[in-house]
Amino acid sequence: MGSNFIARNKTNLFYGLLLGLLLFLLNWLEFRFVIFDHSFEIYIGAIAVIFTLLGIWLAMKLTSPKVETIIIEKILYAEPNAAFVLNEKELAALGISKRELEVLQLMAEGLSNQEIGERLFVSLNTVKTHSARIFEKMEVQRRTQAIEKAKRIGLIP
Amino acid sequence: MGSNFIARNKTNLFYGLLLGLLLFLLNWLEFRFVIFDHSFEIYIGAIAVIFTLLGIWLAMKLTSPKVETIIIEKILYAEPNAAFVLNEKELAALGISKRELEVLQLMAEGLSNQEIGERLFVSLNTVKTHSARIFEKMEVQRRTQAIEKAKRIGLIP
DNA sequence: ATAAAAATCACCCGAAAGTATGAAGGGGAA
DNA sequence: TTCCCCTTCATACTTTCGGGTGATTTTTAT
Repeated sequence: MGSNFIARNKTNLFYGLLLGLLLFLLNWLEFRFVIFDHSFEIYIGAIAVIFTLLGIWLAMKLTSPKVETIIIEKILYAEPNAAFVLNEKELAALGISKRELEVLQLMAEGLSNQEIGERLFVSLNTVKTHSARIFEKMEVQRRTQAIEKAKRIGLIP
Repeated sequence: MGSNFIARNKTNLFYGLLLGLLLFLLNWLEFRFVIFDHSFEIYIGAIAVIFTLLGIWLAMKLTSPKVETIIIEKILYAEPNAAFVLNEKELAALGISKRELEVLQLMAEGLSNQEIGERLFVSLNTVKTHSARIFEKMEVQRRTQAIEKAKRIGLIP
């Protein structure tokens, strides 16, 4: 029960003790002042220092922390609601399969063959086969060319 | 010249004046104390109050504010069939140079580094250096990612 | 004028991409 | 059923890319 009381009023007790200590210190300084009465200025100086520190401490403890908020606007660019429609005519003309189109889309998103394989749960070799067929059918040499052409003819957004 | 000096040392002068005022106040209080010598405690109390306030004021002035950064994501929708306008803000923000932008554009057209070099009349090594810097600045790993991001943020059509 | 940034080129190494070839199972069309 | 295409996977080999480092020259900015 006693320890409970102490625990619950820990902060108050702390402040109380601190205040007590301060008063004691003042008393002691006054005593010194009385004994050696040629140190009035030192006494005043001590008071000044102590209460300055007290003020600083009070301000630190009691004021709500100063918060400076910096707001940074990060601009996200997004495609407008111009709904993409797949050019199925071209898709059929080139003879590109569903799976190949999937690979092509992921390619355009910047994924590596390895990442595409992980995304589609197939092996790297399979992705390579798909991409090879894509390049063949689209008559291009590189994935970047495939992406460029696919966007141009409306195979991907 | 005089006003210039004042302007430049405004803060210092302010603090100096404040200190002077404080000393005057103390002197005045001491004077009162001498006249009515029964108010020693009042004098000490005044000192205490003044320096406590000084401490509080100091703490208020000198504590560095906690900086809180809030990033607000602002989504910008580009006009559907609007003519392409280079996003110079992003270009400057990423620190991409003219030459690097050229390389980026040719990349997006599907050219290999070798072909880009031939197009720009520079060596393959130079193109590699440019592309490496591009990837660094755009924080991407591959040319396909660079192309995707460049299109998204409006660096290329 | 002098420092900073951009552009140029080179070399090396490892990773990723691309080419070639073969193979096997599933599904639809003739 | 047979044939063809799709999908899957593998191995082997070549080319291209990307990372790292360093250096020289030109342009730009202070």
